[in-house]
Amino acid sequence: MTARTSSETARVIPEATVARLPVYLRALTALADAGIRTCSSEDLATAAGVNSAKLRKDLSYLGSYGTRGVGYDVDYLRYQIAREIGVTQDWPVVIVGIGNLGHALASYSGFRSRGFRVVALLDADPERHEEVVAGVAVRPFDDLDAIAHEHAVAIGVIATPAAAAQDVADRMVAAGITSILNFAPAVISVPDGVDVRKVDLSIELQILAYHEQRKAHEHARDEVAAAMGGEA
Amino acid sequence: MTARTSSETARVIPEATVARLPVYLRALTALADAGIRTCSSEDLATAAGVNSAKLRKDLSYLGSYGTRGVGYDVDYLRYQIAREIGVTQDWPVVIVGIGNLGHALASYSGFRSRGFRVVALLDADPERHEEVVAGVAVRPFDDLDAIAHEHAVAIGVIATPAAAAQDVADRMVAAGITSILNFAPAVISVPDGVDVRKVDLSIELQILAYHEQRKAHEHARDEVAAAMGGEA
DNA sequence: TAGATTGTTAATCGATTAACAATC
DNA sequence: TAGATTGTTAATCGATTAACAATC
Repeated sequence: MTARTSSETARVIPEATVARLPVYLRALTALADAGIRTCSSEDLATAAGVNSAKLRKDLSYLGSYGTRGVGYDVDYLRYQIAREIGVTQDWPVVIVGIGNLGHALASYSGFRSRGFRVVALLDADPERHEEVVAGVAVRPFDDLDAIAHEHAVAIGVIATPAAAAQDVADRMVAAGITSILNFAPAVISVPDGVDVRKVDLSIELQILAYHEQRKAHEHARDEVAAAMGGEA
Repeated sequence: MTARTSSETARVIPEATVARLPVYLRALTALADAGIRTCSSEDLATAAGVNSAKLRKDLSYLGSYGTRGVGYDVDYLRYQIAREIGVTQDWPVVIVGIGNLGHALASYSGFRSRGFRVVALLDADPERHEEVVAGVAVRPFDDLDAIAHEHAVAIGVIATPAAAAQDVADRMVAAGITSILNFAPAVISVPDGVDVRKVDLSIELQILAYHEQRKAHEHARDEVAAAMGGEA
């Protein structure tokens, strides 16, 4: 009961760092695939698209896995990061909503190699229960509870329309799922202890549009200024 | 030339706020669809999944669009946010890479209603040039430059395999595209002035896996502590 | 030993939050 | 006027960055 407080001495990794660990992992895999055995923080930072100070600071939360004057052993660091993230084991995942996006997610081959295994595809529409996507049969949404328990599923992916998202989330939580990746364009609410991450295509595009508009405005101002400069 | 510096007096909206504006926009649309004409910051914050202090702080960067003691007019605020983001106009978008994910993106209906118009689908594979997805024909990747100029495309979406991403990005930049949404699991580098946002499925799942693993560890500690408590 | 590079410190920057004065 | 709610202030928190001592 009070155990959580007493044992909270374990290092806490900042959320911003956690979000970058998978990026480092991917960069290390790319380096390893290129036959590179050792790299400096500068090399790895470049491959990951961050600056080296940030990279070293991030890695320092995990431990001390480099050698001063030398750098990092690519395979060793890769293993340490994979272990820290928790992808040295495979995580069973269910995908709910097998429309266009659900299809694409189910077919995504990057899953297996990165620590995840799609154990079931679920859809509420009986018309889809004939289908097999990437070797996995589409099953009725009502099977969620049985499947989640059978495979000890902790992570669920929502790829349904927005209107269904909250109900799907509720059912996932009831089935014992405690991490949800939500692709539906809707805010879902879940109890404490359940993590939700959201991926939203049109929000990403809108953020780009905002910056694009600002660039256009700056450009217009520059041209006005240039014209006025020409007159002066 | 120096115009950019001299006219930089315009309010600057923090990046974290920019990223939330589309969320508020969506929440306001949901409220409007539900027939709600006026809302308080508390109402809107709940709908958007943030706390009301953050919402009010965010809105304060745009201006003063509420009425003290009353709240916000849903339609008016929605328009102001849409104008700020730049989605009162339609942005032409091209999607490159029409595999499973590209198909799903091309078919995504949320585009049109949220300020974007897919003007072209491009793929390097000639086998795909027969296809029509969601009413848009798939064309050769080499047409990018012509299409980008013809439609004044500013935003490009990369949905190719990782190996092709950097080349596609280079060609997009050469064609005058200055905002890129990258779905390929690769870091791409672009010149200054070009914005890139990245969406990465397996990175999102890995972040969830990390937290899931921590929950499992805490749980294990709790059980040990409970057992020890029972013995004491 | 000299050169290279890590891991850490400390300063800076940006984001969040609670509280409340302003005001409808 | 009394009640409600915004917009803003100021304190707090977390993330980034540069610099460098430690050390291979």
